[in-house]
Amino acid sequence: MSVYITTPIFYVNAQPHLGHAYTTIVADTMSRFWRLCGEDVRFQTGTDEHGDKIAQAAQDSDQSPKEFADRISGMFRETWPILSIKPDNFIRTTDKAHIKLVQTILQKIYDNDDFYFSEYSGRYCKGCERFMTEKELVDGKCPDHKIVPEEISEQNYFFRMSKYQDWLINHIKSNPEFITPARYKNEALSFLKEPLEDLCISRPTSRLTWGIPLPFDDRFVTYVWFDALINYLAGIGYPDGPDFSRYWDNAEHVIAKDILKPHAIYWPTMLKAMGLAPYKRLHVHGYWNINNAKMSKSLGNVIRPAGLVEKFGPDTTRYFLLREMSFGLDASFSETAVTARRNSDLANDLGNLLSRSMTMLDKFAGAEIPSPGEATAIDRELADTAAAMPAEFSRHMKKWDFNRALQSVWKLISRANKYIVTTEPWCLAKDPVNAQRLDTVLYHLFETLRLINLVLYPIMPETALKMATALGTDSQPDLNSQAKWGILKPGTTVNAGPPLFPRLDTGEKGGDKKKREKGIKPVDKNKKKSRNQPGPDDEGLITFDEFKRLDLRVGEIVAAEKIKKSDRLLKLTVKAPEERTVVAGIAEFYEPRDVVGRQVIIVANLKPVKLMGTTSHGMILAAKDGDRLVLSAISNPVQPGSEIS
RNA sequence: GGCGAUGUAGCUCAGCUGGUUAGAGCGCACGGCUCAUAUCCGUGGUGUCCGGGGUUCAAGUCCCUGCAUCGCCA
Repeated sequence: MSVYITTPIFYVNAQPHLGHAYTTIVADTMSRFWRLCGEDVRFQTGTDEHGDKIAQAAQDSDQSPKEFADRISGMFRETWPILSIKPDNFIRTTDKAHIKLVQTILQKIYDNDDFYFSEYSGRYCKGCERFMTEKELVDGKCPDHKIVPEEISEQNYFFRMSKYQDWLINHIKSNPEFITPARYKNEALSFLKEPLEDLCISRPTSRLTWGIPLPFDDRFVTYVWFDALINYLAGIGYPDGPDFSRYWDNAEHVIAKDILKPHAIYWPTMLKAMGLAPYKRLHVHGYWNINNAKMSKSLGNVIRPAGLVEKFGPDTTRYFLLREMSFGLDASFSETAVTARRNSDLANDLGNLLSRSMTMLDKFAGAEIPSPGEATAIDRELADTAAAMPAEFSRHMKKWDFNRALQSVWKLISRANKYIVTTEPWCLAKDPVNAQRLDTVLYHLFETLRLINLVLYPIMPETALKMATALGTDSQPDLNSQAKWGILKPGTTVNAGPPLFPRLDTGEKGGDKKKREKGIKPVDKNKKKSRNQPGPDDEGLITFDEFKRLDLRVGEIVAAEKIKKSDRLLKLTVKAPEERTVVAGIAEFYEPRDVVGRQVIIVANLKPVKLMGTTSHGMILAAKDGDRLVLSAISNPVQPGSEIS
């Protein structure tokens, strides 16, 4: 079977951001997954480069539209490899072959009489570069530009989209998988409840020249859809190229929900008008909210993929995005959340599992996979779970349920960690009588690791390769032949490399120990920020985003006691809203009974630190007045745990 | 204004066609282990399942309504 996976072509009016990266990572992951299953895959992405906005932006930066498009398109092309994204084709709407195909198709549809020429009149706002409806106007003016739109009438070409409405409704209803997840199928059908208007497909060259000329009327260029959407065909050599017949029947488009309408409505009807079968499936995903706000230029919270890779590496980024979002729904992004996933799932669970296994094999078996002896019930239970995992993983992957697919892998990782604790190889190793038992345990452990490794190829390509090298199994991964128990050959030697995922933000470096021991942070606005963050700019200012990394809350002190052997530290139990222990260096200024019942401001997401034998989860804010410390407070009682913002 | 989605533990979210004491991960508390990246394993608690009506033997799950948040359309 062949599979053709596409992302949208991204409009070059903006640099690559998190949303682009997510779409493209999803497409790349599915491409890799199908390849792992032995399928013939073609994966395409690219850039959309015509239109008003590009012409305008180019003018603003004193470049020709082509120069401008070259530059931004290049940024996309350079971004994908650093995320381990490997498209087979990167198409641009300024490619000659694409332009030629667009014109061929326009001509064909024109000849079939599915275009007509008509006059349109309306109020055109020059600022918005579009026609406004009466209802949008405020006092007859454009609400954004505060100018009265000109009444102009314009002649244009229109596509008889309405002609295909009934056919499309029928097609969507009789192919339940055509648009997924189902919520978007429903949304498309609800668009179609209203009569479709015909689609305006041209702009006069008097208003726009940066576009593809209509072959049958050179006073016009084509506008957006009959340019951009055609890329999916141009990229596989429609109509004559061999790849077209090889891939089109299995075309799967990946998009974000904002372009549902063009892909679910315009594109199938366009294909119908061309006499082509529609694509096979449309996969629609949601948005990433950034720290609970919408990502937007004006909020200044646009996330750049390159920045993420720099901070977290490609695999942590890929893992986080695939694990954290339920495909189709919106999800929230924050660097805190990435760090949490990285440390708990990747460093503690997966990375540490490999690391501890490697050390044990090295110490107890000379870094060589032993031959297993007879399996006991507990071994068989692990083996059964492990052998079943790839099938479960695949089942979810085929439904594009990445988060569930990954949960099935992590369930096994957790099972393997438990297996180690239960079997206690370090105890077995103490007595030669248990040698065979130890061999059996180690074999089961490493065979489990091999299966985990196998399914990780599509998700985290670099990590999967590193693991394979470590396990000594780096051959051609293949899900069909290798997803069963007992493939690992005894006698294979392993080579432990460096940790796969070092924990982040250990905060243990540097000589700031004194301050940590105080367990307290004076409220001091001029204090310099810590070093590991995109620090303050030249004026010592931080962005809102940086501020949002701090989880400041109101904590209510419900218990307090002195810490023995320390004259400075108090051990506080703080409700915020869950109870936690916080050590504060305020004993010189406050008696335990003075602080109980107080509400103070705490830093709730501070990495735990052990002070005089007590682990402190957070930090109480206090003002430093000379040598004196005065606890922070809020002016009226609030719910413990209330956020400070 | 019209249409739609969402609202479940401190946080992020699962809960299919209504059916036993509502779940997971993280976080938190306590305990265990030492092979491991101060990692891992075990135990524990918390939920007016947004509010209010209704249908039903039975509703987080269906219906109506209100509120909140977010989209899309005009």
